[in-house]
Amino acid sequence: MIIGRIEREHKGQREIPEPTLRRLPQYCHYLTTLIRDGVGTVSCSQIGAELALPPIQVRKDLQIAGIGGRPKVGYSVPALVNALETYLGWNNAKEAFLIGAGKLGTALLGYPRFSKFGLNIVAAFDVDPAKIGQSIRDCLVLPLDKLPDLARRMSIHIGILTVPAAAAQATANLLVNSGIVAIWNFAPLTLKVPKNIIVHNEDLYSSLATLSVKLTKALRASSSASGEPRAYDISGDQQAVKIRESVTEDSAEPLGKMPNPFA
Amino acid sequence: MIIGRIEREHKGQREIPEPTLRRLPQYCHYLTTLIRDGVGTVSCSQIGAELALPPIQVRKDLQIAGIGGRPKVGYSVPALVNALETYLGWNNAKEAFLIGAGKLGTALLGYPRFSKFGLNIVAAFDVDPAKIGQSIRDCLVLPLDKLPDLARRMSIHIGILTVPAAAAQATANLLVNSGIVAIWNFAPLTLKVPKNIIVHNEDLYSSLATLSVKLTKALRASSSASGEPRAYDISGDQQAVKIRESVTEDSAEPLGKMPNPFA
DNA sequence: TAGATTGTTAATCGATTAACAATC
DNA sequence: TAGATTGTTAATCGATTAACAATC
Repeated sequence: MIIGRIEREHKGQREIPEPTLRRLPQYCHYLTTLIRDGVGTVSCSQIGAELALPPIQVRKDLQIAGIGGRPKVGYSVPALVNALETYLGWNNAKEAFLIGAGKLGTALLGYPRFSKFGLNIVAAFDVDPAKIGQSIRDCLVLPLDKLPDLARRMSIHIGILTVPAAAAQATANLLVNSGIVAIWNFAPLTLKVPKNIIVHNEDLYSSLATLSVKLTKALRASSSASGEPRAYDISGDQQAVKIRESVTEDSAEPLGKMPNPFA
Repeated sequence: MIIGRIEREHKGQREIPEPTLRRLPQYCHYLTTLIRDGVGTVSCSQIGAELALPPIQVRKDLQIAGIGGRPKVGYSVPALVNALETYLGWNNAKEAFLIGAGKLGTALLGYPRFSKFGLNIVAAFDVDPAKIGQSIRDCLVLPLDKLPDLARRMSIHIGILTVPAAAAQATANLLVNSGIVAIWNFAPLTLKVPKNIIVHNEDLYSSLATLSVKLTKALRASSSASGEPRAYDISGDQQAVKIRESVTEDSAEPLGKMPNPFA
């Protein structure tokens, strides 16, 4: 374990724990709204209150990310946003290919703001002749067999994999052979890749399982508590507890067309 | 802390850690392929090899989920699948509403197999008149203001929130007021809800951040290792290490149209 | 039987939380 | 200054991993 630490420190870059990493974009999102409102400084407590996190955790996260504040004053909002965005690589978006221009692929292409979050999808690929040649959200769909050559010539390192599970492994192999270093995998399947390839799995079904079990437990708890088989009792006093503060802010804004899910 | 444990045990239901929970669907997926191939028993090592997990972790997970095997023999595949699917609630799908029939919402509706994974989306809602009345994948889009009444009459407890961030909080409030108990939130925003409401966040941007930082680190590591500024050296010997076994299995299957991402 | 595999208890590791000192 | 807030070190908690006994 001593060796482990030495090795890590030797790399020069501090290891950020993944949970911390996942919270950084949330901080960014909130801080951006503060900038819009002209707020100059924030404290950990404020951030924590907004994101439902303990203040100490916020402080620790920022510290781990190498960001400092000033006692009593707090953190400078612009400096904080800048440091976070730089750390997250949002200032210079990386280029990526998307493979599989189906439903999900199209949905992802429909988020033009991805480029604001460090990811620039420059081309899509598919094997379906009906899709090839089409443009989805300004992104041209190309035949898959053009990928290897293009990936190398354009030095693309990220592949977004939105193909059917049955095709996922074969496609991943192709990506790896084309010089792709990181795969954002949306197929519910463990890809087998060389160990220096980064695979990041986005498994909706694992996520759904979590939700489902939580819900089952909650329903069981509430029914056993009240004695009645299915009494959720939502309408009452719980509302008052916390909702009020938030309703005022956002009020009854309509849904709209959902071009992208960002404010 | 003693109180905590007593309380938990008193609930009758063992707490399953979330990481374990997230792995259960992966076990299911692999086990299903085994059933298809007529395999009767598996060991933890086999499962672990397939999913890139240490065998001890698999064993522990199954144990936590209350599933037993037999020394030397392993686990009965059908019994295992059955126990997992029951635990995950896949045998009796829960009904859900989807709110926000935009790109992402449509993509989710395009996964008819969701019902096999415990979730049955019975209606979609939107405020866009152009969408209302349309059917997306056999799912009717209804006006949002019909939701409260329908949710109560149909006893719907799950809401899938795929509206723009700006509308998310207001919509969440509406859901809570309609008796929804669990919200699957796809907006990159921390919803403020009463504390007995379950919110499950699906934040692609947090996920992307993880991928992005991992990639940056990997690129930096590989470039500093080789001395050259950007030398990824993918094509060489790494391939041989692990890919081979998997290529043979799936080979050059075409991508297809991606109706859903399951095998 | 011998050996493989599960079951179970203990050790390790990492993230969260707490306590308190430092500082503006 | 006094008090709020950050910085830092220690304690706790939970998940992973290891060790070994039980068993087929």
